[in-house]
Amino acid sequence: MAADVPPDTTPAGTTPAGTVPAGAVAARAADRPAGSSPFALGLLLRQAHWRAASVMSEALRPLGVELRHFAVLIVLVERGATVQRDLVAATGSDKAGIMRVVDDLERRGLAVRKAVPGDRRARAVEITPRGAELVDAAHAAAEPQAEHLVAHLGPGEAEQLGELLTRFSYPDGGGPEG
Amino acid sequence: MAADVPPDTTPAGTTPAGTVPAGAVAARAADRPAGSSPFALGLLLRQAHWRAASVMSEALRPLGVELRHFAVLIVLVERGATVQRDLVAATGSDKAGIMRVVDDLERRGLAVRKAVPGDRRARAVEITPRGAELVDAAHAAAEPQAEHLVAHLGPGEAEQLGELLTRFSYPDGGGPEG
DNA sequence: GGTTTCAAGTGAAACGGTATCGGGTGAGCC
DNA sequence: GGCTCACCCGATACCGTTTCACTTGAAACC
Repeated sequence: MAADVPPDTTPAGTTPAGTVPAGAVAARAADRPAGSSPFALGLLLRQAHWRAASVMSEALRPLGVELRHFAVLIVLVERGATVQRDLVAATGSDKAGIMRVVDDLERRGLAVRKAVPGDRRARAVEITPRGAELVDAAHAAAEPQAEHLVAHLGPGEAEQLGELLTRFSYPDGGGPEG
Repeated sequence: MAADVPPDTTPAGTTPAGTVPAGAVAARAADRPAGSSPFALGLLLRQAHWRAASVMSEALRPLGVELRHFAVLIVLVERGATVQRDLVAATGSDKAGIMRVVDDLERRGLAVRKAVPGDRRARAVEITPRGAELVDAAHAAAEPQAEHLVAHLGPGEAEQLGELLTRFSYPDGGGPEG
Protein backbone atom coordinates (compact mmCIF):
# COMPACT_ATOMS: atom_id res chain seq x y z
CA MET A 1 0.00 0.00 0.00
CA ALA A 2 1.00 3.53 0.42
CA ALA A 3 1.67 3.84 -3.25
CA ASP A 4 0.14 7.29 -3.33
CA VAL A 5 3.38 8.90 -2.33
CA PRO A 6 4.31 11.37 -5.03
CA PRO A 7 7.44 10.59 -6.96
CA ASP A 8 10.58 12.13 -5.65
CA THR A 9 10.79 14.97 -8.09
CA THR A 10 13.67 16.48 -6.25
CA PRO A 11 15.92 17.63 -9.02
CA ALA A 12 18.31 19.46 -6.74
CA GLY A 13 20.08 20.41 -9.89
CA THR A 14 19.83 24.07 -9.08
CA THR A 15 23.07 24.17 -7.24
CA PRO A 16 25.50 26.14 -9.34
CA ALA A 17 28.98 26.93 -8.19
CA GLY A 18 29.18 23.94 -5.95
CA THR A 19 28.34 24.00 -2.28
CA VAL A 20 26.80 27.21 -1.16
CA PRO A 21 27.31 27.98 2.49
CA ALA A 22 24.07 28.41 4.34
CA GLY A 23 24.94 31.89 5.42
CA ALA A 24 25.43 33.24 1.94
CA VAL A 25 22.18 31.85 0.61
CA ALA A 26 19.96 33.90 2.84
CA ALA A 27 22.03 37.01 2.89
CA ARG A 28 19.26 39.51 2.42
CA ALA A 29 16.48 37.98 4.45
CA ALA A 30 18.72 36.94 7.31
CA ASP A 31 19.93 40.46 7.76
CA ARG A 32 16.78 41.21 9.62
CA PRO A 33 16.87 40.17 13.25
CA ALA A 34 14.11 37.80 14.23
CA GLY A 35 12.35 40.38 16.31
CA SER A 36 11.77 42.75 13.44
CA SER A 37 10.37 40.22 11.03
CA PRO A 38 6.78 40.92 10.09
CA PHE A 39 6.00 37.37 11.07
CA ALA A 40 7.56 37.57 14.50
CA LEU A 41 4.42 38.77 16.21
CA GLY A 42 2.28 36.05 14.68
CA LEU A 43 4.76 33.34 15.59
CA LEU A 44 4.95 34.70 19.10
CA LEU A 45 1.18 34.71 19.40
CA ARG A 46 1.07 31.15 18.18
CA GLN A 47 3.56 30.06 20.79
CA ALA A 48 1.86 32.00 23.57
CA HIS A 49 -1.54 30.65 22.68
CA TRP A 50 -0.17 27.14 22.59
CA ARG A 51 1.25 27.50 26.08
CA ALA A 52 -1.92 28.97 27.52
CA ALA A 53 -4.09 26.39 25.82
CA SER A 54 -1.97 23.54 27.11
CA VAL A 55 -2.18 24.68 30.70
CA MET A 56 -5.86 25.53 30.58
CA SER A 57 -6.73 22.32 28.82
CA GLU A 58 -4.95 20.40 31.52
CA ALA A 59 -6.89 22.25 34.18
CA LEU A 60 -10.16 21.44 32.44
CA ARG A 61 -9.46 17.76 31.88
CA PRO A 62 -10.71 16.48 35.26
CA LEU A 63 -14.00 18.25 34.65
CA GLY A 64 -14.63 16.35 31.44
CA VAL A 65 -14.87 19.37 29.19
CA GLU A 66 -12.52 20.73 26.58
CA LEU A 67 -11.54 24.24 25.72
CA ARG A 68 -13.82 24.52 22.72
CA HIS A 69 -16.79 23.61 24.88
CA PHE A 70 -15.77 25.98 27.55
CA ALA A 71 -15.29 28.90 25.22
CA VAL A 72 -18.93 28.58 24.27
CA LEU A 73 -20.06 28.17 27.86
CA ILE A 74 -18.28 31.35 28.84
CA VAL A 75 -20.04 33.29 26.13
CA LEU A 76 -23.34 31.84 27.26
CA VAL A 77 -22.67 32.93 30.82
CA GLU A 78 -21.64 36.43 29.85
CA ARG A 79 -24.36 37.10 27.32
CA GLY A 80 -27.20 34.85 28.34
CA ALA A 81 -29.14 33.03 25.66
CA THR A 82 -27.33 33.48 22.39
CA VAL A 83 -28.22 32.58 18.85
CA GLN A 84 -25.74 30.20 17.26
CA ARG A 85 -24.91 32.76 14.64
CA ASP A 86 -23.64 35.13 17.32
CA LEU A 87 -21.86 32.26 18.99
CA VAL A 88 -19.88 31.77 15.82
CA ALA A 89 -18.92 35.43 15.75
CA ALA A 90 -18.07 35.53 19.44
CA THR A 91 -15.82 32.49 19.43
CA GLY A 92 -14.33 32.90 15.98
CA SER A 93 -15.09 29.30 15.22
CA ASP A 94 -16.93 27.81 12.29
CA LYS A 95 -20.63 27.12 12.09
CA ALA A 96 -20.10 23.39 11.98
CA GLY A 97 -17.76 23.49 14.93
CA ILE A 98 -20.21 25.48 17.03
CA MET A 99 -22.95 23.07 16.14
CA ARG A 100 -20.88 20.13 17.16
CA VAL A 101 -19.98 21.79 20.45
CA VAL A 102 -23.59 22.70 21.18
CA ASP A 103 -24.53 19.13 20.41
CA ASP A 104 -22.06 17.93 23.02
CA LEU A 105 -23.23 20.48 25.56
CA GLU A 106 -26.83 19.51 25.01
CA ARG A 107 -26.01 15.84 25.31
CA ARG A 108 -24.37 16.48 28.65
CA GLY A 109 -27.15 18.69 29.88
CA LEU A 110 -24.94 21.74 30.13
CA ALA A 111 -26.90 23.82 27.65
CA VAL A 112 -30.17 23.69 25.76
CA ARG A 113 -31.39 24.91 22.40
CA LYS A 114 -34.49 27.04 22.64
CA ALA A 115 -36.72 28.41 19.93
CA VAL A 116 -36.54 32.14 19.45
CA PRO A 117 -40.00 33.73 19.58
CA GLY A 118 -39.61 36.14 16.70
CA ASP A 119 -37.52 34.06 14.32
CA ARG A 120 -38.48 30.48 13.85
CA ARG A 121 -35.27 29.64 11.99
CA ALA A 122 -32.95 30.85 14.75
CA ARG A 123 -32.09 28.73 17.75
CA ALA A 124 -30.97 30.34 20.97
CA VAL A 125 -28.56 28.40 23.12
CA GLU A 126 -28.92 28.84 26.85
CA ILE A 127 -26.83 27.49 29.66
CA THR A 128 -28.44 25.20 32.20
CA PRO A 129 -27.96 25.37 35.98
CA ARG A 130 -25.73 22.35 35.66
CA GLY A 131 -23.71 24.13 33.02
CA ALA A 132 -23.37 27.19 35.20
CA GLU A 133 -22.19 24.98 38.03
CA LEU A 134 -19.54 23.49 35.78
CA VAL A 135 -18.39 26.92 34.68
CA ASP A 136 -18.06 27.92 38.27
CA ALA A 137 -16.08 24.81 39.12
CA ALA A 138 -13.88 25.32 36.09
CA HIS A 139 -13.15 28.86 37.12
CA ALA A 140 -12.09 27.67 40.53
CA ALA A 141 -9.96 24.90 39.08
CA ALA A 142 -8.31 27.11 36.51
CA GLU A 143 -7.50 30.07 38.67
CA PRO A 144 -4.27 28.72 40.19
CA GLN A 145 -3.19 27.51 36.76
CA ALA A 146 -3.83 30.92 35.27
CA GLU A 147 -1.77 32.54 37.96
CA HIS A 148 1.02 30.08 37.38
CA LEU A 149 1.01 31.05 33.71
CA VAL A 150 1.98 34.61 34.50
CA ALA A 151 3.86 33.96 37.72
CA HIS A 152 7.21 34.76 36.14
CA LEU A 153 6.06 38.14 34.87
CA GLY A 154 6.51 41.31 36.83
CA PRO A 155 3.72 42.89 38.83
CA GLY A 156 1.09 44.42 36.62
CA GLU A 157 2.58 42.98 33.47
CA ALA A 158 -0.10 40.34 33.12
CA GLU A 159 -2.78 43.01 33.17
CA GLN A 160 -0.75 45.05 30.73
CA LEU A 161 -0.46 42.08 28.42
CA GLY A 162 -4.18 41.50 28.59
CA GLU A 163 -4.92 45.11 27.86
CA LEU A 164 -2.57 45.22 24.90
CA LEU A 165 -3.99 41.98 23.53
CA THR A 166 -7.51 43.30 23.84
CA ARG A 167 -6.67 46.42 21.91
CA PHE A 168 -4.76 44.39 19.36
CA SER A 169 -7.53 41.86 18.88
CA TYR A 170 -10.35 44.37 18.58
CA PRO A 171 -8.99 47.30 16.59
CA ASP A 172 -12.43 48.81 16.25
CA GLY A 173 -12.48 49.44 19.95
CA GLY A 174 -15.64 47.55 20.59
CA GLY A 175 -14.16 44.59 22.35
CA PRO A 176 -15.58 41.10 22.24
CA GLU A 177 -19.12 42.41 22.59
CA GLY A 178 -21.29 42.59 19.57
CA MET B 1 -6.25 54.98 31.24
CA ALA B 2 -7.83 54.48 27.93
CA ALA B 3 -11.10 52.80 27.26
CA ASP B 4 -10.24 49.69 29.14
CA VAL B 5 -11.68 46.30 28.81
CA PRO B 6 -15.37 46.92 29.10
CA PRO B 7 -15.83 44.90 32.26
CA ASP B 8 -19.54 44.49 32.43
CA THR B 9 -21.22 45.88 29.40
CA THR B 10 -23.90 43.38 29.98
CA PRO B 11 -26.47 43.94 27.29
CA ALA B 12 -29.30 44.68 29.65
CA GLY B 13 -30.98 47.20 27.44
CA THR B 14 -29.97 45.77 24.14
CA THR B 15 -32.57 43.15 23.54
CA PRO B 16 -32.46 42.02 19.95
CA ALA B 17 -35.83 40.40 19.87
CA GLY B 18 -34.59 37.10 21.11
CA THR B 19 -32.56 37.65 24.22
CA VAL B 20 -34.07 35.71 27.00
CA PRO B 21 -33.00 37.02 30.38
CA ALA B 22 -30.52 34.56 31.77
CA GLY B 23 -31.91 35.21 35.17
CA ALA B 24 -30.50 33.51 38.19
CA VAL B 25 -29.11 30.63 36.22
CA ALA B 26 -25.62 32.02 35.87
CA ALA B 27 -25.62 34.08 38.99
CA ARG B 28 -22.31 33.14 40.50
CA ALA B 29 -20.12 32.70 37.47
CA ALA B 30 -21.46 35.75 35.72
CA ASP B 31 -20.54 37.92 38.65
CA ARG B 32 -16.98 37.83 37.52
CA PRO B 33 -16.15 40.37 34.86
CA ALA B 34 -14.74 38.89 31.73
CA GLY B 35 -11.34 40.44 32.26
CA SER B 36 -10.71 38.68 35.52
CA SER B 37 -11.63 35.21 34.35
CA PRO B 38 -8.71 32.81 34.41
CA PHE B 39 -9.57 31.97 30.83
CA ALA B 40 -9.58 35.55 29.63
CA LEU B 41 -5.92 35.57 28.69
CA GLY B 42 -6.15 32.34 26.75
CA LEU B 43 -9.23 33.48 24.88
CA LEU B 44 -7.56 36.75 24.12
CA LEU B 45 -4.48 35.01 22.82
CA ARG B 46 -6.65 32.83 20.64
CA GLN B 47 -8.39 35.83 19.17
CA ALA B 48 -5.16 37.74 18.68
CA HIS B 49 -3.47 34.81 17.02
CA TRP B 50 -6.47 34.31 14.79
CA ARG B 51 -6.32 37.91 13.64
CA ALA B 52 -2.59 37.87 13.00
CA ALA B 53 -2.77 34.52 11.22
CA SER B 54 -5.59 35.69 8.98
CA VAL B 55 -3.77 38.79 7.86
CA MET B 56 -0.43 37.06 7.38
CA SER B 57 -1.98 34.13 5.60
CA GLU B 58 -3.69 36.50 3.23
CA ALA B 59 -0.40 38.24 2.57
CA LEU B 60 1.26 34.92 1.81
CA ARG B 61 -1.47 33.54 -0.41
CA PRO B 62 -0.28 35.11 -3.68
CA LEU B 63 3.12 33.55 -3.10
CA GLY B 64 1.69 30.07 -2.94
CA VAL B 65 2.95 29.19 0.52
CA GLU B 66 1.16 28.81 3.81
CA LEU B 67 2.10 29.86 7.27
CA ARG B 68 3.25 26.43 8.40
CA HIS B 69 5.66 26.27 5.47
CA PHE B 70 6.89 29.72 6.12
CA ALA B 71 7.55 29.13 9.78
CA VAL B 72 10.00 26.43 8.76
CA LEU B 73 11.57 28.55 6.05
CA ILE B 74 12.22 31.34 8.52
CA VAL B 75 14.03 28.97 10.84
CA LEU B 76 16.07 27.69 7.94
CA VAL B 77 17.06 31.22 7.02
CA GLU B 78 18.00 32.17 10.54
CA ARG B 79 19.89 29.01 11.46
CA GLY B 80 21.10 27.61 8.17
CA ALA B 81 20.95 23.87 7.59
CA THR B 82 18.96 22.35 10.41
CA VAL B 83 18.25 18.80 11.42
CA GLN B 84 14.56 18.00 11.43
CA ARG B 85 14.73 17.24 15.11
CA ASP B 86 15.79 20.82 15.83
CA LEU B 87 13.17 22.07 13.42
CA VAL B 88 10.54 20.41 15.58
CA ALA B 89 11.86 22.14 18.67
CA ALA B 90 12.16 25.51 16.97
CA THR B 91 8.67 25.60 15.53
CA GLY B 92 6.86 23.82 18.35
CA SER B 93 5.22 21.50 15.88
CA ASP B 94 5.35 17.76 15.75
CA LYS B 95 7.71 15.46 13.97
CA ALA B 96 5.05 14.37 11.52
CA GLY B 97 3.99 17.90 10.75
CA ILE B 98 7.55 19.01 10.12
CA MET B 99 8.07 16.08 7.84
CA ARG B 100 5.02 16.94 5.78
CA VAL B 101 6.07 20.56 5.53
CA VAL B 102 9.58 19.62 4.48
CA ASP B 103 8.08 17.27 1.92
CA ASP B 104 6.12 20.16 0.47
CA LEU B 105 9.12 22.45 0.49
CA GLU B 106 11.25 19.85 -1.23
CA ARG B 107 8.59 19.21 -3.83
CA ARG B 108 8.51 22.90 -4.63
CA GLY B 109 12.26 23.23 -4.70
CA LEU B 110 12.34 25.62 -1.78
CA ALA B 111 14.42 23.39 0.46
CA VAL B 112 16.43 20.19 0.23
CA ARG B 113 17.23 17.32 2.57
CA LYS B 114 20.92 16.67 2.87
CA ALA B 115 22.75 13.85 4.55
CA VAL B 116 24.63 14.81 7.68
CA PRO B 117 28.25 13.67 7.48
CA GLY B 118 28.62 12.39 11.00
CA ASP B 119 25.20 10.88 11.56
CA ARG B 120 23.76 8.80 8.81
CA ARG B 121 20.32 8.69 10.38
CA ALA B 122 19.92 12.46 10.63
CA ARG B 123 18.78 14.59 7.71
CA ALA B 124 19.63 18.25 7.56
CA VAL B 125 17.20 20.53 5.80
CA GLU B 126 18.67 23.43 3.92
CA ILE B 127 16.98 26.27 2.11
CA THR B 128 17.61 26.67 -1.60
CA PRO B 129 18.32 29.94 -3.39
CA ARG B 130 14.79 29.80 -4.70
CA GLY B 131 13.50 29.38 -1.15
CA ALA B 132 15.54 32.31 0.06
CA GLU B 133 14.13 34.39 -2.74
CA LEU B 134 10.63 33.47 -1.68
CA VAL B 135 11.35 34.35 1.92
CA ASP B 136 12.61 37.70 0.83
CA ALA B 137 9.55 38.32 -1.29
CA ALA B 138 7.29 37.23 1.52
CA HIS B 139 8.96 39.61 3.92
CA ALA B 140 8.42 42.44 1.52
CA ALA B 141 4.82 41.47 0.96
CA ALA B 142 4.02 40.99 4.61
CA GLU B 143 5.65 44.08 6.01
CA PRO B 144 2.84 46.52 5.22
CA GLN B 145 0.30 44.02 6.49
CA ALA B 146 2.24 43.61 9.71
CA GLU B 147 2.32 47.33 10.20
CA HIS B 148 -1.36 47.55 9.53
CA LEU B 149 -1.94 44.97 12.25
CA VAL B 150 -0.52 47.25 14.91
CA ALA B 151 -1.33 50.55 13.30
CA HIS B 152 -4.02 51.38 15.84
CA LEU B 153 -1.71 50.83 18.78
CA GLY B 154 0.25 53.63 20.35
CA PRO B 155 3.92 54.21 19.65
CA GLY B 156 6.12 51.56 21.18
CA GLU B 157 3.18 49.42 22.19
CA ALA B 158 3.77 46.88 19.45
CA GLU B 159 7.32 46.33 20.66
CA GLN B 160 6.06 46.17 24.21
CA LEU B 161 3.52 43.55 23.22
CA GLY B 162 6.18 41.51 21.50
CA GLU B 163 8.44 41.71 24.48
CA LEU B 164 5.72 40.67 26.90
CA LEU B 165 4.69 37.81 24.65
CA THR B 166 8.27 36.61 24.41
CA ARG B 167 8.65 36.55 28.16
CA PHE B 168 5.27 34.90 28.53
CA SER B 169 5.96 32.23 25.94
CA TYR B 170 9.39 31.31 27.18
CA PRO B 171 9.25 31.41 30.97
CA ASP B 172 12.65 29.78 31.25
CA GLY B 173 14.18 32.84 29.70
CA GLY B 174 15.84 30.99 26.86
CA GLY B 175 13.74 32.22 24.02
CA PRO B 176 13.05 30.34 20.82
CA GLU B 177 16.69 29.39 20.39
CA GLY B 178 17.42 25.86 21.38
C1' DG C 1 -46.55 35.73 -4.84
C1' DG C 2 -41.87 35.21 -6.36
C1' DT C 3 -37.17 36.09 -5.53
C1' DT C 4 -33.37 36.96 -2.68
C1' DT C 5 -31.03 36.53 1.68
C1' DC C 6 -30.07 34.40 6.03
C1' DA C 7 -29.75 30.71 9.67
C1' DA C 8 -29.06 25.93 10.78
C1' DG C 9 -27.72 21.55 9.65
C1' DT C 10 -25.11 17.78 6.89
C1' DG C 11 -21.31 15.31 4.39
C1' DA C 12 -16.73 15.18 2.41
C1' DA C 13 -12.05 16.62 2.39
C1' DA C 14 -7.92 18.51 4.69
C1' DC C 15 -5.25 19.55 8.60
C1' DG C 16 -2.91 18.38 13.03
C1' DG C 17 -1.58 15.15 16.51
C1' DT C 18 -0.54 10.37 18.43
C1' DA C 19 1.11 5.80 18.18
C1' DT C 20 3.93 2.74 15.84
C1' DC C 21 7.59 1.01 12.77
C1' DG C 22 12.19 0.58 10.56
C1' DG C 23 16.87 2.20 10.26
C1' DG C 24 21.11 3.77 12.84
C1' DT C 25 24.23 4.80 16.51
C1' DG C 26 26.67 4.13 20.73
C1' DA C 27 27.31 1.79 25.15
C1' DG C 28 27.58 -2.27 27.76
C1' DC C 29 28.41 -7.27 27.81
C1' DC C 30 30.16 -11.74 26.63
C1' DG D 1 37.00 -7.84 19.34
C1' DG D 2 32.30 -9.04 18.04
C1' DC D 3 27.63 -8.94 19.73
C1' DT D 4 23.46 -7.40 21.86
C1' DC D 5 20.65 -4.00 23.85
C1' DA D 6 18.72 0.49 24.69
C1' DC D 7 18.06 4.84 22.85
C1' DC D 8 17.61 8.38 18.94
C1' DC D 9 16.04 10.02 14.43
C1' DG D 10 13.19 9.89 10.60
C1' DA D 11 9.16 8.10 8.31
C1' DT D 12 4.57 5.97 8.08
C1' DA D 13 -0.29 4.76 9.47
C1' DC D 14 -4.15 5.90 11.93
C1' DC D 15 -7.51 8.82 14.37
C1' DG D 16 -9.77 13.04 15.94
C1' DT D 17 -10.72 17.61 14.83
C1' DT D 18 -11.39 21.40 11.93
C1' DT D 19 -12.84 23.48 7.66
C1' DC D 20 -15.24 23.92 3.23
C1' DA D 21 -19.19 23.23 -0.20
C1' DC D 22 -23.93 21.99 -0.35
C1' DT D 23 -28.97 21.42 1.10
C1' DT D 24 -33.05 22.76 3.59
C1' DG D 25 -36.27 25.71 5.71
C1' DA D 26 -37.68 30.45 7.00
C1' DA D 27 -37.93 35.44 6.75
C1' DA D 28 -37.33 39.95 4.25
C1' DC D 29 -37.99 42.39 0.23
C1' DC D 30 -39.96 43.73 -4.23
